[in-house]
Amino acid sequence: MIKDRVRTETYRDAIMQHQSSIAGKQLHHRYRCSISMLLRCFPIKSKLLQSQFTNTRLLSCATIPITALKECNSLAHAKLLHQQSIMQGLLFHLATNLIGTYIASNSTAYAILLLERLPPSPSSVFWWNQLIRRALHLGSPRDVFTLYRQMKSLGWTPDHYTFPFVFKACANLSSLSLGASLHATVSRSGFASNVFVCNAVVSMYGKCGALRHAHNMFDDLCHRGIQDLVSWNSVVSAYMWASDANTALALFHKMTTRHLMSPDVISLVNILPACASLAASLRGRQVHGFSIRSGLVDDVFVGNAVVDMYAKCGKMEEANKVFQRMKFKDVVSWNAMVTGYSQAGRLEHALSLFERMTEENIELDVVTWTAVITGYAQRGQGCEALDVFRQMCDCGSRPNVVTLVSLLSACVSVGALLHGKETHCYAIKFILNLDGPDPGADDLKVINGLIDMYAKCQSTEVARKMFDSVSPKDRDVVTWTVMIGGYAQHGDANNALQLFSGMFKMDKSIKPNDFTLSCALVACARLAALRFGRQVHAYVLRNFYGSVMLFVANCLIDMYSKSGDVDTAQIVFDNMPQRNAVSWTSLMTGYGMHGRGEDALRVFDEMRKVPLVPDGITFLVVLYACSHSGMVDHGINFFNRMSKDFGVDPGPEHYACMVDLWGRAGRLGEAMKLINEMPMEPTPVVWVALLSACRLHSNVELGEFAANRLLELESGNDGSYTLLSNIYANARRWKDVARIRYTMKRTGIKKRPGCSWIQGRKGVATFYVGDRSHPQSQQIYETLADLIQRIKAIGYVPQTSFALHDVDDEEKGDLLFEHSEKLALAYGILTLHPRAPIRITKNLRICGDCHSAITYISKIIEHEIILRDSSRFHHFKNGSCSCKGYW
DNA sequence: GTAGGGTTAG
Repeated sequence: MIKDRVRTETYRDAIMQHQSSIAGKQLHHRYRCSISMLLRCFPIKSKLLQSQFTNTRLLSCATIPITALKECNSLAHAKLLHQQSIMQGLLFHLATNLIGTYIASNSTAYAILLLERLPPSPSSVFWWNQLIRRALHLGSPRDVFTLYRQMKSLGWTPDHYTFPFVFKACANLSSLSLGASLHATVSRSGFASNVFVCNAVVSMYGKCGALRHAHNMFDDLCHRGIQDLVSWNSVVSAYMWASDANTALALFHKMTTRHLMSPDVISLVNILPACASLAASLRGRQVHGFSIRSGLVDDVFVGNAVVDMYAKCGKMEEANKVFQRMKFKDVVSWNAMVTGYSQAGRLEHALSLFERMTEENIELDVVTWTAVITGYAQRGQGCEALDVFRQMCDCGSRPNVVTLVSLLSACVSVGALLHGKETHCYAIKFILNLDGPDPGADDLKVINGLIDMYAKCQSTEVARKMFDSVSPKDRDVVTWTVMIGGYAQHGDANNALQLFSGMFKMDKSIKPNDFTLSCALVACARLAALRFGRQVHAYVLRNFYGSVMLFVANCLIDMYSKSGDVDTAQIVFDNMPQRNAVSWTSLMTGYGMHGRGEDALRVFDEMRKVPLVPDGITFLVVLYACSHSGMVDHGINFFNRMSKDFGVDPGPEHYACMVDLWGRAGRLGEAMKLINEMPMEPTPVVWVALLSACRLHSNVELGEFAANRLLELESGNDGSYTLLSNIYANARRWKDVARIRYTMKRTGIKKRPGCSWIQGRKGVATFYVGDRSHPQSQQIYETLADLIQRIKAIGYVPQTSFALHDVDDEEKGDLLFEHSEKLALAYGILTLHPRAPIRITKNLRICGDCHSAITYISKIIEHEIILRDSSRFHHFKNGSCSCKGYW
C-alpha cells in the first residue's frame, strides 16, 4: 500500500500516512516503511523527519538509502549517515563525506573520532588540514598544535597545505621556539622547495621577532630563484613588524625596480604604513599614484592605508580628498580620518566626523572611541575624555588595553587620581588577566599606565608598590621608565637616580631608551647632580654614539645648566646634529638662570637667523633672562615688541616676568602700574613677583597689598606667608609676624623646611637648618664659626631680619649661622680640594643674610661657590656674586 | 577541494 502511495501520492499524503502509523501504534515494520518512504521521496524537505532521526531507537532498524543523506550537513543528518553507513557496511567508503559533514556542522569531536579509525593516506590529510584551518580561523592556535601533534601520533604525514597553517599558529602565539623547531621538521621532510611553505616560514620568523632569520630564509629563496611576490610581501612585512620602515621601503624599492615585480593590494597596504611612519609623504604620494594607475586604490584596504598615510604625514587636506573619493568606506576609513584630525590637534574636525558616523549609522568600534578619548587626553581635557569613556561603555562598546592606556593618560593630564583609581578598578574587573603566573604583554601595558598615573597623580608610594609587585623579570623598559620618571617629576629625585642605577644592577639585559635617559637627566637637573649627570652623558655617548637623540640632548642642556655648568650646556648644544625650539629655549633659560643675559640674547639672535619664529615661550625665556641679569631696558623693549613685531600677545606669565623685572630693579611703582594695565586678571605668579620685589626693597604697604591679593587666590601657599612675614620682620613689626605665624598654625600651613645639599667628593651631603646629624657635624660648626669670625673682621654684619623670630639680635644671629646653605658651604670647604668649585643647591630661595655672608666668604677662600636656589644661580667669587643683586 | 603576505586607536 505504501509503495503505491509513494508512486502516486504527494508529500502531504506520505506525512499523513506516517502520522497515522504513529497514532495507531502500528507495527514496527510499518513505521520503518513510512520513514523510508518519506526519505526516499523528500530527503531534505522534511523537518519532521530531522527531529525523528535523532531518535536512535527508531533509526536503529530503519534502512535508509545512502544517496538520500549524502548532501545533508546538519549534525542530525551526519549522525544518521554515520549510523546507516555502519549498518550497511559502507563506513570506509563514506568516512570522508561524514568527516566533512561533521566539520561543517561544528562537530569536530566526531570528525576526529572517525579520523582516528581511518587508515592514514595522503589524500585524506585534507581533512586534518580542514580541522587545523578551522582551529586557526577560530583563533585557537593552541588547538592547531594539539591537532597537529594528534595527527602525527596517529601516523599521518602533514603535507604542504598543513605547514602554512601551523606556522601561522606559531606566529599568532609569537613562539619562536615552536616555529624554529617546526622549520627544522619542514627542512627534514623535504618541503624546502615549496614556496608556500617557505613563505610561511618567512612570515612566521617576522612575527616572532626573528628578523634576521626571516631575512635569511628570504635570501635563501632568492638564491634558489623560487621567490614570488608573496615572498617579497612577507619580508617587507617582517621589517614593518620590527618597525624598520626604512629597510621595508628599501626592499619595496628593490622589488619594484630591480626585480620588476608589480605590487599587489597587499604590497601596497604593507608599504603605505612605512611611508606614514617615516612621514615620507613624497614616497607615499608615489605609491598613491601607482595605486590609482593600477586601479588597486578601489580596494578598501588600500584606500584606508592611503588615507592613513596622508593623515600621518600631517596632510589632512590630502587625506580628506582621498577619503571623499572612496567608493566604498568602512569603519576603518572613518577611523583613519577621526584619528588623523585628533592627532593633528584638530579635535573639532574629529568630533564632527564622529557625529557624522553616528548620523550615517556607521557602527562605532573601539578604535573610534579610543581615538576621541586620546584626542581629549592629549589636549589635557581629561574630564571630556572620561565622559567619552562613559558614553562608550553605555553604548556597549568594550574598551580594550589601548583605550585604558589613553584613559589613564587623560587622568594624568588633569591630575584626576580618583578617576585613575576608577580606571584601575575597571582594569582589574575587565581587562587585566592576573590569574596566570606572570602578566601578559597587554597586562604589562596597563600596569605601566597605572604606575605612571599613580606616580604623576602624587601617589608615588602606590606607584612604587605596583612597581615592586611586578617581578623584575616581567618588567620592561617602560615599567622602569615610568617609575623613574614619576620620581623625577613628582617624588624624590634621589629615588629616581637610585632606581636608575638599580635597573642596571638588577637586569643586565635591559637597555634604557631615550625616555629613560631623559627621566634620569630630569632627576639630575632637579638635584643639580652634576657627577651623575655626566655619567649619564657618558653612557649616552658610549651607547648611542653618533645619534644622541634630540630629546636626550635637550635634557642634557637643561641638566648642565641647572647643575651650574652652562658652558658645557653650550657645548652640547653646539654639537647637536639637529635642534628644535626646545633646544634653543633650554639654552637661553640656562644663560638666564646664571644671570648671563647678554649670552641669552646672543642665542636669541642666532635662533632668529636659523630662522625659527619666536613664540610665547621664547619671549618668556628672554624676559626671564633680562630680569635675572638686570637688563631692564632690553626687557621692556622685548615686551613692547613681542606683540607689535612678532604677533605674540603677552599672557599673565609675561606680565609676571615684567613685574619681576621692574621689581628687582626697585621700580615698584611701575610694576604696580603694569599690573593695573593688565588686560586679564592677575594670576598668583604676578602677585608673587610683586611680593618678592617688596621683600627685596622693604616695601611693607605694597607687600601687604600683594600678599592679600595672593592669599585670596591661593591660601595654601607657604611661600607667600613666609615672604610677608619676612617683610614685617624687616620692619620690626613683630605683632604682624606673630599674627602670620598664628594664621599659619591655625590653618595648618607649614613653612617648608629649608634644605641644602652639596656635591661632595664621595657623594651628596644634605643639610637642614640647625642640622647636627652629619658625622662631621662638630668640625662643620667649628669651620663655620671660624669663617664668621673672619668675615666679621672685614665688614660682615649679620642681617638679623632674616631670622623669623622675635628674639634679641644675638640669638637671631646664632640661628642665622645654622642656615642649611651655610652648613653646606662649611662642609664643602672642609672636605673638597682647595680651589675645587663648591656646588650647593637649595630648595628655597637663598636667605639674604646667607647671600651676604657667602659673598664675604668668597673673598677669603679660593673656591668658587656656585649656589643654585629656587630662583636662579649665584656664582660667588672674590667677594662678589654674579646675580648683581637681581634675585 | 585546503595554502603564504594586509588597513585604523597608544
